[in-house]
Amino acid sequence: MKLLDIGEVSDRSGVPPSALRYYEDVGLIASVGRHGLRRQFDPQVLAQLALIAMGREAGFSLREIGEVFGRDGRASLSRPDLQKKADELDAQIRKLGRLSRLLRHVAECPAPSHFECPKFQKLMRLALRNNGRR
Amino acid sequence: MKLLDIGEVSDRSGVPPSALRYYEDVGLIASVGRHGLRRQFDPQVLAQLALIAMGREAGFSLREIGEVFGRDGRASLSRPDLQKKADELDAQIRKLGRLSRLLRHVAECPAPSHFECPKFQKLMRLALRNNGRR
DNA sequence: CTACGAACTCAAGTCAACTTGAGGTCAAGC
DNA sequence: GCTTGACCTCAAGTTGACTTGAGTTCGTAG
Repeated sequence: MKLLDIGEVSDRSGVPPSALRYYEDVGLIASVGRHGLRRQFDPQVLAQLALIAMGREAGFSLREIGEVFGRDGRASLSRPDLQKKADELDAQIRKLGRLSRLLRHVAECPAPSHFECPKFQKLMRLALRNNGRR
Repeated sequence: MKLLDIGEVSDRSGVPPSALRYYEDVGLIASVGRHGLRRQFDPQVLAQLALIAMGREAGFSLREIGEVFGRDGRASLSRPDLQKKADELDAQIRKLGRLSRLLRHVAECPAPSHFECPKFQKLMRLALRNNGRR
């Protein structure tokens, strides 16, 4: 199985080498060894990086991502904890949906100040009422 | 109309005074004047803060939030730009949905390493394929 | 065998979004 | 009229996630 050096991982994943070294430092990914000085990566790291990218886009910190997918891509959380993470995501999704509806309303509402528009106020109350933690 | 000083705004919004001053510095909110040294805020600032909180939760930077809702709560973006923001949010929502499905699968899949599970791979490909920018 | 280029390490810098701390001001209650 | 507590300013510190730069080391092509 062919190994990749950092430049190739970077090219294929779009993640700069400096960030890859950083991810290794904090234990998110691992190289399988060295060729001289050079880190050698298993191609599977590309899938891990894709997961990491997804997690980042979802707003998780590197620490949280590391908790969910250990550095080998094996989930380190218990099933209930994973369900909980998914539930959190779903809550976040609903929140974004409310914000999206708010924006779309603002885009088409003719009121000069939205704070005076009853529909805006309703959407705001709705958005506020349902905001738990995260 | 009664004005609020910073402590009261903080208490009602949950945003610490230091952050409120910071928001004022960067032009996200404005006080209507001073009572002695003390900033006086219009109660409307609470609604603005709620909007700001929503934006933050949705992953927008303060700069982006400021672009969408000017410091008076009046949208400063054009309608098409607002639509575009909403479209971005919807894309983000779909992305989170894919990640949520991935997590729920991991939670119930018995495979030792998920990289070997075909359903996992399918969900990954799906998630990857549809990731644009943001 | 030597030169090149791609990697390496390690310390320091950067950016956003705040927080903390020191030292100062002021209005209201006693 | 004095104390107190809430606020003020300004500079510096903090955290996460990297980036940048200086100086170093290899493996490979010529």
